[in-house]
Amino acid sequence: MRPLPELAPETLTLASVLYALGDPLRLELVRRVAADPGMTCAPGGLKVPKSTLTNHWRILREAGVIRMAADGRFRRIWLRAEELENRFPGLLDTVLRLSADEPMGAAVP
Amino acid sequence: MRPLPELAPETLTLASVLYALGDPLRLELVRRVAADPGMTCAPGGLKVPKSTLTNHWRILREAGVIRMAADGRFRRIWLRAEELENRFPGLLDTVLRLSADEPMGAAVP
DNA sequence: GAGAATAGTTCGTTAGTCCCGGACTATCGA
DNA sequence: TCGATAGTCCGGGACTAACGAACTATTCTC
Repeated sequence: MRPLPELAPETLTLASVLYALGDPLRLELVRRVAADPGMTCAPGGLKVPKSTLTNHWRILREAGVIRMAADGRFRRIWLRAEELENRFPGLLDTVLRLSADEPMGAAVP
Repeated sequence: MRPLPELAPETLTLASVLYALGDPLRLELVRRVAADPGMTCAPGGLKVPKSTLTNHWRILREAGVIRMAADGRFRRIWLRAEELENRFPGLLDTVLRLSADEPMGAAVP
């Protein structure tokens, strides 16, 4: 399971993390990976083209929100929860808590 | 001082608020209006064209982050702190707290 | 092993968005 | 009334996002 390159926590900026989280689909992806660490790229029930998903995962990765590792044919995905907590204490928890009862979160097709 | 139209709190979405906050300049504007409620549109020390500022304030307004009111030649601006706190408890506080010690925040030209 | 199937990426096109200069509107002061 | 000031509107050029099609890499089946 070879890890893919990622940003050092010091280089993350608050604005880029907020930007990455500021999209309904990406918020849903983050919610899912929080609930299912190690999930693969293709979430069930989302009617979104693969190439679009790749792009959204890339934005989350480049903002430092998630980590990916190649595992055979798959990419496994995790939140970088600890590093985010160290760099931006309370942010991820707050967003996950709030997105949990966002009606839109579940309504993403 | 005639208030300008704004969104009802119920219609705000977490993603659009995060998106509005997910830009270094807008984050700086939010920081400033938090420190100086009732400020006008043109902040000192920012070398940004007026039309660009108008656009960023509009995005913050349409996301429900700020309120504007016409006051003669000026627009006065406030955070919608209470409404945001009711709708998204803890979010604004967390972002303001984190942006306070973001090196980038102060470095916006 | 050959060949099909699967997970994901890359590329190119199209559509939409952002930035910013310049023109415009509204208000205030002289 | 005239000029100055605060902010908005508009249009074009640069940039970005979405998505289908082609591609790569790995696994499964025979």
